[in-house]
Amino acid sequence: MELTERKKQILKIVVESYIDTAEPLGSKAIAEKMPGKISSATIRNELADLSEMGYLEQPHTSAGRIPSAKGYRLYVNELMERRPLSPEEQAAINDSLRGELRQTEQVVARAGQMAQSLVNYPTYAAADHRSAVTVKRYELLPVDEASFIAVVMLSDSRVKSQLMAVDLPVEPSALPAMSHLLNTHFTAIPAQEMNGKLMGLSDQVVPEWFLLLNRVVEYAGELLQDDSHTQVFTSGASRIMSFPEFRDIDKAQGLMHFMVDNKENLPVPTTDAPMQILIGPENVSDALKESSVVMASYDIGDNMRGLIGVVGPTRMDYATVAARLSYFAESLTRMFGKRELPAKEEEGNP
Amino acid sequence: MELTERKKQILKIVVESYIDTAEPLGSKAIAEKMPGKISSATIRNELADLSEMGYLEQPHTSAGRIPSAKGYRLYVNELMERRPLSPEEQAAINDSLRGELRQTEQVVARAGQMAQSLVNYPTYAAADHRSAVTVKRYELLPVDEASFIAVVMLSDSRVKSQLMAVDLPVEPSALPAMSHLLNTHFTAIPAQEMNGKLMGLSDQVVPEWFLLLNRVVEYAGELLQDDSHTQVFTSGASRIMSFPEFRDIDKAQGLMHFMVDNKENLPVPTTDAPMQILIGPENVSDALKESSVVMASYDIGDNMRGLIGVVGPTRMDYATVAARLSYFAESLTRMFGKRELPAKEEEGNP
DNA sequence: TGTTAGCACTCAGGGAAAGCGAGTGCTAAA
DNA sequence: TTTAGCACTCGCTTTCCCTGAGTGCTAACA
Repeated sequence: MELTERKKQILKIVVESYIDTAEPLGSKAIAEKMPGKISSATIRNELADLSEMGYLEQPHTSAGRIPSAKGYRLYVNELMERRPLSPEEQAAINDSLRGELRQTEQVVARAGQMAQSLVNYPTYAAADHRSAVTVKRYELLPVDEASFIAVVMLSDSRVKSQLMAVDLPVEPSALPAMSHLLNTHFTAIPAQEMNGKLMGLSDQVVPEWFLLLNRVVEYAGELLQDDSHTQVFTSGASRIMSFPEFRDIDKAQGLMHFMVDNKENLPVPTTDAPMQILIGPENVSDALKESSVVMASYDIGDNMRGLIGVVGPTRMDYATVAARLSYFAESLTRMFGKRELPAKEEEGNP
Repeated sequence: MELTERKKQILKIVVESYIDTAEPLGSKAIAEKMPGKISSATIRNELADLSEMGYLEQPHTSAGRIPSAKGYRLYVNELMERRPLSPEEQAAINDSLRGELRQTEQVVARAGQMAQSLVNYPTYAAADHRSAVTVKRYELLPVDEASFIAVVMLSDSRVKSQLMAVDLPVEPSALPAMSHLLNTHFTAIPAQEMNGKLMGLSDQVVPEWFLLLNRVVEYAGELLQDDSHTQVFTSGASRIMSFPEFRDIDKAQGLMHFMVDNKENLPVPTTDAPMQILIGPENVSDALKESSVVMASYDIGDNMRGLIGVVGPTRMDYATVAARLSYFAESLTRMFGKRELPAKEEEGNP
């Protein structure tokens, strides 16, 4: 069967009306919204075709039509108008970005919050490294006989440090030598190789040193495998309950549980595209089969990629969400991407 | 009116039954649960008295009785049996604690998760400093001409560091001198005084130094006022929806919103008591007026106090929650409290 | 061949009526 | 002070009916 222009137009009307009202739309109402004069009977014929082709479905026999997942997909791919943001909307986004975003670590969480107030759907935010992080340099600083500080500089310009207690006193002169040892053997290698290297050293250094080296290397290993930067933040999750499709408490609970207690499994982009949309059953997680997700990513520094996801019912306002989210992500990249240092915009301070 | 022993006994039965079933309890059912043979009519007289005194209320005329907030309060204060944990339960808690809790920063979040699986109610977790944190020591490490690392050691044994870019090259020899300057002037003082001190130095050092000092002091100030350690974590928030009192979507949404999007306003202890219970209307936040909160705190190191809160309907199982939570908090204190260093239990490693 | 009017049919949702049953308060006797 | 007896209350469930929106089909029309 042919998907004529008129059928597409009808589908678009149904999708947009349903997105707006969450009510099925009948032939008569559609006829009124159509340009030109067409009778509801004609529309009914078209509706029957669209249903048969799988773009529309009926909640029950005597109700109007609602879009199917396939219908939304066609809408998103072909029918949706990709209206660019108005200057006012752009300004609003830029304004919200100007502000106290200094620490790289906070960018991700704050970006999620901002996105949520921007699109008014629940959002989640995360980040990951584009390539593996390694240690760039070690530094051991003496504190007193009982402790020293291990400073570890990572390849992504983060610097981490921790106070270490020692069981038996180390003469301060030993620390630089140990730093040197660490810097020659334990930089620019993945965490997995560290233990092997360490074992190789075990008979070349005195046991007291080995113990301390072990501690530092262990700490570095933890940093490299640290997944706290893969932490997922959600914002406005409870808004999901204000959508009529989630008035049912069990449905709401299923999704809420997924969003707040199981954040780690929220979808991540599978392509390099700047934006990805998953509609209803396209989601792999069961909990999301009746929801849609819009994801966009942005750059943080030159080795991190931030992710923002928007969760909503399948009838989410794709056009608006996609427009705002992509502009927002671009702005974030402009602001935080490709820059060695996180906090550098304070050049001209007193 | 007198609150006789028998009245208390009846109240206890009503509270515990209601906690268990969420159903009002009638005079006949109570009579059966009472030791000795007492007719339901007698119970009815007692119930009328208890209602008049404000310990019980009726959802409607022809229903049984349920406890009022005042009734729960009496139950918690006097009637509840503070059964200590069985050895098995204790073992379960200790087992769950043994594990990958190394980084102080992760203790708080993990403790919340563990508590949630322990009590099976939603929980939240946070921490705060007992006394103000100050800087103990600064250290500036050269990296290259364009940058250096600022290491800041705090009075609570945390060590923080950040890479700093400089606009014009600094000769490496300057860094130790600047460290010295920082260590003499900017340690052991609150963040508020830092700016003043800095201004006092403005005409004693060359402008290039001043610029860098400013950067480091600013960074230190951020650390001291950093509120990321006041971050609140919630676990299992969506469980709230499985309680019949929150089957109503609007009630559920109100509470969920408070717990996941407004965590910062969840209650904190107002006393130094090891455990505090807020019942229904005793809560200040409107969102919690129909819920109860059990809070316990524990020590982290010698200057931090962790908090775990349990949220549930007013008919939450106070006895079990209180018993488990207090034991859990004690265990945490035993494990992480009063210790200079976070990760020290690996004494006898190879 | 596509469009339209007409018509019988379907079905979810809402409201009224009725019956059920758990539980109460009150009275009077033990 | 306790108990048995009894009339009464009231939320909940079920049943029934009605309404109205919307459909699919048929037959006539352009």
